[in-house]
Amino acid sequence: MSEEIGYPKVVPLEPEARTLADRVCRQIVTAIVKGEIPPGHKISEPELARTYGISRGPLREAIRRLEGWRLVERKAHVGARVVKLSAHELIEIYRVREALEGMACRQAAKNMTDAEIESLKRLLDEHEASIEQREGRSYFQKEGDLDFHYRIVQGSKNSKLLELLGDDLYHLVRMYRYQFSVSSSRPKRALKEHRQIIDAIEARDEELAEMLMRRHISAARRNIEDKLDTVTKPEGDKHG
Amino acid sequence: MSEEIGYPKVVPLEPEARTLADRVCRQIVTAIVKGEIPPGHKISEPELARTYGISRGPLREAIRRLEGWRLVERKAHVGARVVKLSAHELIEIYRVREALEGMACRQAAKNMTDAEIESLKRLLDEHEASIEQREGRSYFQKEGDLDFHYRIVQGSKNSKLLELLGDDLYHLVRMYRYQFSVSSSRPKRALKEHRQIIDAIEARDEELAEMLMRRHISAARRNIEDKLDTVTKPEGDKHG
DNA sequence: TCTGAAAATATTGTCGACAATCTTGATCAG
DNA sequence: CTGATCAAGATTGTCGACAATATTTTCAGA
Repeated sequence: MSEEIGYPKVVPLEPEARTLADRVCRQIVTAIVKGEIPPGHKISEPELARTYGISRGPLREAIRRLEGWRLVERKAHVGARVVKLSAHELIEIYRVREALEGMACRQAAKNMTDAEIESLKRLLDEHEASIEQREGRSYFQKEGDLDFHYRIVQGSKNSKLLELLGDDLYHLVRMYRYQFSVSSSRPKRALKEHRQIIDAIEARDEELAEMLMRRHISAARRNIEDKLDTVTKPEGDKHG
Repeated sequence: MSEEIGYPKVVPLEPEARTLADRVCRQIVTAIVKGEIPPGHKISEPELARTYGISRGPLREAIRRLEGWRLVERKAHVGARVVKLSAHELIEIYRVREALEGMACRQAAKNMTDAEIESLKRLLDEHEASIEQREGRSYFQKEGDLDFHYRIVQGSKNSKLLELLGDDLYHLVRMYRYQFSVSSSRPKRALKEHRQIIDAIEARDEELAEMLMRRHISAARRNIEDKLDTVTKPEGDKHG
């Protein structure tokens, strides 16, 4: 049994998987996030049932939950498809992240324990070492970045924030990252911003912590917008 | 193949209800929100199947989707229960609303059409008439308030915001309102704040619009906190 | 009477089969 | 040859039955 442990797992939100539907649900999420089931792809119930060796009943329940998490879209009597990537929606997600994680950072500045802060600072040290070592092109940086953000959300001690970001948004974000291969453009700058954020949290400065996080995510959004503009034609309104 | 149109389509709610599971899902949501199925109540599959006259298959799928929307919690081999009311979580929800609707208001100030703004101003006129007429104790105020907020979110033209607030949070907020009977305490003040918000949107002042909405929801949160402090003392149930 | 374990019961989890609907491909009129 | 109509195939939706697990009841022993 190859139990994969050791790397930062960002999905501790699933207590158990004692039932077939739960287990398969997790497998499908992983497959979608990693792109093994590409965006827009039809989800064939008989095919997936054969693949995972289960009946269609639990499979359909898993799909229904994924529908609730907005990873798949379903049409009656037609079938379910993996959500399609759209540059516009990716930007929308980053606007939501800016709002949600800004609030998370504000509450983290208030509710994070000193031990959590210290641990997070050590994580950033690891990130720095990883960046120096691999010249900033590390695969680890992708998951590492999300790990930092996830810990902030955990530190907010706000369970609703954790549910919304952990279940709904981060899956999509990771999927988009696998798709577009973004976010590893300026790891050093991101690391510096991360340090500023944790400093503000350590100083218990709620206002500053929220502002820095919002700036950080807003910068990431603009970075993506620029990258997308080079590929996508600016047919939209460019008036100002 | 790619018939994707790029303009922001903001109509993800109410797709269809052509299937039993979809129809029953909506019925259960309404029942939960209205309190017909009280919070913490066990959801018995055989009982509900008999009630709605369907098999357990579609019912289970509906429950799985409700689980994705966080209206019910499920434990393996034990069953599903309607989410339990907790004062702490209600406050958490309002913190999330502050962040999310603040961002929605910011984007509404940018993306709302003049027609939408005009329509919303007329809605506030109706609210004012309703308040004057019924001395501020109107039942309509409850849904009317949420209607205002929902239109702002629609005006943001951000489909992700609409999904998160519409599917996940507003159901819970309405449920809590039916439970605690809150939010009708200061309708005149709320109306005044609503007018300030729509004025900021009309002036296309994004910063101000976000700030006013955050203040508005933050005030509502503090109002609830005060009310809960006067009531909160029963630490768990006691039976004879 | 109280405690603990084991049987009885009820509920959830899973499966295969059938019905309703959509999609595809073939046939035929223009 | 093009287009529409209709039949064949495939997929989704629904159902009832059986298996696995949790909860409740019962009963024996201290």
